[in-house]
Amino acid sequence: MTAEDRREQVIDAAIGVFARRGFEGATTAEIASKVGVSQPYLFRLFPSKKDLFLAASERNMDDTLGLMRSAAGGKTGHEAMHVMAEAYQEMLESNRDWLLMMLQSFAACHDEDVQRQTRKCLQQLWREVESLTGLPVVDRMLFFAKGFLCNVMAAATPAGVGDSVREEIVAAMKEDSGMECGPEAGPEEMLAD
Amino acid sequence: MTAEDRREQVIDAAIGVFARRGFEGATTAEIASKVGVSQPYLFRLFPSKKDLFLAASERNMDDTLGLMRSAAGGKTGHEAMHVMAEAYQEMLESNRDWLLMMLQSFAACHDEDVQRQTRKCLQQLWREVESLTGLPVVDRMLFFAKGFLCNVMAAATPAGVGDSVREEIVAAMKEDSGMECGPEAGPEEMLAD
DNA sequence: CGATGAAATGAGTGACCGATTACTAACCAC
DNA sequence: GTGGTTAGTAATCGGTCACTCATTTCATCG
Repeated sequence: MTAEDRREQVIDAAIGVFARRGFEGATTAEIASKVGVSQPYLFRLFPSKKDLFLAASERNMDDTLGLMRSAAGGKTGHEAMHVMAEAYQEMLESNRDWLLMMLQSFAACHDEDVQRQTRKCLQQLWREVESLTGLPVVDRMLFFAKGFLCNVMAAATPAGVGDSVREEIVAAMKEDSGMECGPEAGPEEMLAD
Repeated sequence: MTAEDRREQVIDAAIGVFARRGFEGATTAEIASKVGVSQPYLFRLFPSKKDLFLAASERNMDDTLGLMRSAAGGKTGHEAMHVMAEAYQEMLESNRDWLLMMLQSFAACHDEDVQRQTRKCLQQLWREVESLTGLPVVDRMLFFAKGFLCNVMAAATPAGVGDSVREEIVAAMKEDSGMECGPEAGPEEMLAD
């Protein structure tokens, strides 16, 4: 197996470990054992633990980018945004590592390198949604706002936990998507259940 | 000085350290030295590092609750929501520890105890905004959504960093607040600037 | 076959960290 | 002043972790 293939495997495993334990809590030994290689070998593949974290964080954000692209398919406008929102919600429920890794990236923004990379990835995501949907800036702003609200809800109230407040908020999202007031608003739902 | 006073001081210092280094990255020695007590004494005041983290996280959320209350004053409705949003944004820019501690609490939600407490605090905040503003659920949902979007923007793009995407989003928030379409919408701004 | 280079590892090291223990000093009621 | 309580510390221990280095395995190729 080439070193490049190994690097990909390591990044995959690192996302899972960093997501659940944070940058300092994660150990290189655990990551290595998940991949099935020795711990010292990680340091041949990545110069330092922090470099590995940055790689994992970037990959996680790129996955989000890919999610949006593949969800949109050939669609545009509100239709594209609708399916992207659905795909995002599905991902939130099915891939907790991905969610937690994203939150770890945000929380680690005290570090300047993490902050710079996170900013860069968010800019890419913003531009991608712009070009995929072609929708006005306000619509995209609300799309991201609701997305981040969903992040926090999913983190604090994962599937299976009964919570009246969560249900209230989810219902509000449905309601909101049904009564859009923009000029081109249709019956599409945004971030519906 | 009473143990209770000390505990408060320790929580204050702990918020700063946990915010910047995360749960595992923070050391009890650094927290203790910030307060000016010995490190072992922390373990008389709190049974474990995790208990200290939970206390710090809860205090941080309670501060948010207090921020909302004092900002609203006697106001209600959209007026109350407007001043709350302004106070929130001001806090985001002036108190980075508070922001990062909140993000650390979210990111640490893999831990069940953290998750349960974070959920509880968010529920309190939701109910408080409900009773303070009396506004419909959709308005409150959008208020929280925009708030969490502001969190991420403030984390990844702190004041002083020029970023065209941030400016775009900020402008969109202004625009959105000026063209509300609800029955009681007025010229009030939401999360303006 | 033998060489070559990349993949991978075993054995370690120094530093650090959370938690414990055993202790001191000040204070307070009687 | 003595018995009891409370704030606080010095010393340290068991354990862990990121990172290093010397070495080994192994496929490829002349």
